[in-house]
Amino acid sequence: MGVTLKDVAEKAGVSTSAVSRTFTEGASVSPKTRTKVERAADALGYSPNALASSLTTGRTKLIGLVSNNFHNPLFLEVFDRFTRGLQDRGLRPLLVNLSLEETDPDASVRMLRQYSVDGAIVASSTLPPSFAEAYRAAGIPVVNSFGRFTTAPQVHVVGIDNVACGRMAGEALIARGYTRVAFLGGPENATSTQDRALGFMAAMREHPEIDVSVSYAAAYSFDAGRVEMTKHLMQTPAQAYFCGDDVLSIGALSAVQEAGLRCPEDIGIIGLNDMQMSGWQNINLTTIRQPVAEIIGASIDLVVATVEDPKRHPETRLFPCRVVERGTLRTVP
Amino acid sequence: MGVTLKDVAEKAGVSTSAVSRTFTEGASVSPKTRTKVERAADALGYSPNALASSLTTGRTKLIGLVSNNFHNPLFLEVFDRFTRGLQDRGLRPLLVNLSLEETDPDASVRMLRQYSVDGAIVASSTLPPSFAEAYRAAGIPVVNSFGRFTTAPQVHVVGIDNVACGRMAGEALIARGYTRVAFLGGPENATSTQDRALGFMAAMREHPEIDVSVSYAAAYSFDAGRVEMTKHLMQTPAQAYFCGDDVLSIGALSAVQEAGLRCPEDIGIIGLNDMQMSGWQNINLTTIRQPVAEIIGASIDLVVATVEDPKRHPETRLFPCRVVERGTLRTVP
DNA sequence: CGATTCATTGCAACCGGTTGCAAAATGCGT
DNA sequence: ACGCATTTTGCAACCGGTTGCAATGAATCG
Repeated sequence: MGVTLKDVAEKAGVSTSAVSRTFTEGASVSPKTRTKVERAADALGYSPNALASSLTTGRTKLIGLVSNNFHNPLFLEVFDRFTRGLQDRGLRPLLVNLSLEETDPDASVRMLRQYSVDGAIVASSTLPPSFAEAYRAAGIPVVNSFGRFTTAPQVHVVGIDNVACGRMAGEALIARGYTRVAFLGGPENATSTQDRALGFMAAMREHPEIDVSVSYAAAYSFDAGRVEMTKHLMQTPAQAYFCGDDVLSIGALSAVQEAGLRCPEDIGIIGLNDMQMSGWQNINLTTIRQPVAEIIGASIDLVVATVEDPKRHPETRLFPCRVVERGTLRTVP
Repeated sequence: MGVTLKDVAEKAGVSTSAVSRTFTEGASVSPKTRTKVERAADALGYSPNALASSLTTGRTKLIGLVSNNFHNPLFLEVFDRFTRGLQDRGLRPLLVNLSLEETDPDASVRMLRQYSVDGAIVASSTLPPSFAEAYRAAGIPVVNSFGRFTTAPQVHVVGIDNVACGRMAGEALIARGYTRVAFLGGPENATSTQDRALGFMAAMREHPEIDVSVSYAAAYSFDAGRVEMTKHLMQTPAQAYFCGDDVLSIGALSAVQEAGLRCPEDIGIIGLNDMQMSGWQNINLTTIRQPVAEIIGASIDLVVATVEDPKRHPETRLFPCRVVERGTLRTVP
């Protein structure tokens, strides 16, 4: 079925080395043999076996793309951009879908090593830093996208400053004159939730006159947001909520609407991510935009650079977020 | 960096064959050497190089997952299930992100051959059958998921009967007593749109008393649906619309709401797909559910079976859809 | 206990390429 | 035409495994 180097060499009447060389950048081949080989190659429909060559070159051009966020609509965009970005550089994404409970990196490390990936990208906002660190420990160049910032990073981290985002959300609410606000976070053990809460509370500490409450939804999901907000509505809800992410926000928004209340008139909501649906006019969520394209671009740059230079020093790249003003926050007179 | 078969063999004091055999299912090794090898292997942290072995076995356990639907929220679920399903069978998804304009399969065929994928899944509702056929012609076992049904299939097709779905949508509208209905399709050149229109019109032909109109949105997207519906609202809109898919439907729904009209009271909408967001209570779209899990399960089964038996006869598996009753259709008195 | 059978083992060739090295070919100057 | 520097080329070893085959060892049987 497959036509091999040898076949081409034979047909072109040259050695296999000659054929190999015409297909490798910057090798020494005379124009004459090159054309002979090329002619033979596409007469036979030959294309070199990337896996076989990886054996000697040590490069597969395979990049593990590891995530456990397959339910977050933001990640549709994330996968789109990652795959496209990798392809544009001649790299191939090998997808690894981690189950949410899967917190042990060993299985995926083994798997990625079996396939000799050149590097890996761990794209997750919920995995702990230790996860990507295990990859690095196994000698796999890795960057943790959408990961948690640490002061002494063991691996490359690209993402946003969740603490700053929490603060930004808090300040947005304060600036609009809300005096009774709340943080409605994602699962309490997610690092992103913890950091956002931290920043939010920090902003609030500067305004002791403001009444703050904090609660956590069971997951970063529509249902969890809806359930949690419903609970709030049965008691005394805050005037405005900073929800852990957009999906959660939309769940909360739905609960508000179902309760016959209006957003932003009765209750304000600000989310985080700015995923596609948040901009849909019948949702129209005010939120904090996470610069996905920049994060992914930088992640790919970094993983490629680390493949080139494996002992490159771990680095953190954080991108600024900004509030996207839509319809779920108002100014309190 | 990598510990090889040879290292293990040396450490265990056996031949490389012995090591190789302890790691291959059903090979003849005595319990004694097996334990010796295993002990040495995990002392060294060895795991076999899947790519190297693929050279001789001819199997990489790599499956190309090819799609151009990276903007359709339904596909988040699709990717999730595909990757998980493949992983569960010890296969690895190699993702290929086709740009929407990319209609020539050659580049991706070459790429998949370079990586010696065992098979490929073309998951797209908009690519023509010829696309997957090119894979097959290149000797790659392939199934076209979410693809178009053809009476004399050249490749495996797994999906739904779009004609039947169109009919089902039409009948749903008729059954509810609507007398002025419309099909608001996706791009006119998408096979799925064509088929759905066909079925819808067929249902309508049996009810000549019903007034039908047809129009096409520029894309399967929120904006396109919103724009197209807005146009309708400026003239005389139909009582109820069958929209090409859920994203389109939600765009149309948004347009209706923005015009100050109510759904289903003023205008009814039925979509197709039943993606996650359609069930969100603040969207609550009545739609036709596409059995994604079944389609994907069958697709994987089929591609695996075809890898086993490459000359397996092309086969079509269509799964029944059903109307999911939510809040965007009413019964006309 | 020897003959026979069967499971286990190692050798060596091979999978499809790459690459260091030395030999062959080419180009250049005179 | 010759000597020399520079390409170009093929040989052969190697990348990390697998596997057919023949040799070895163990087990069974009479």
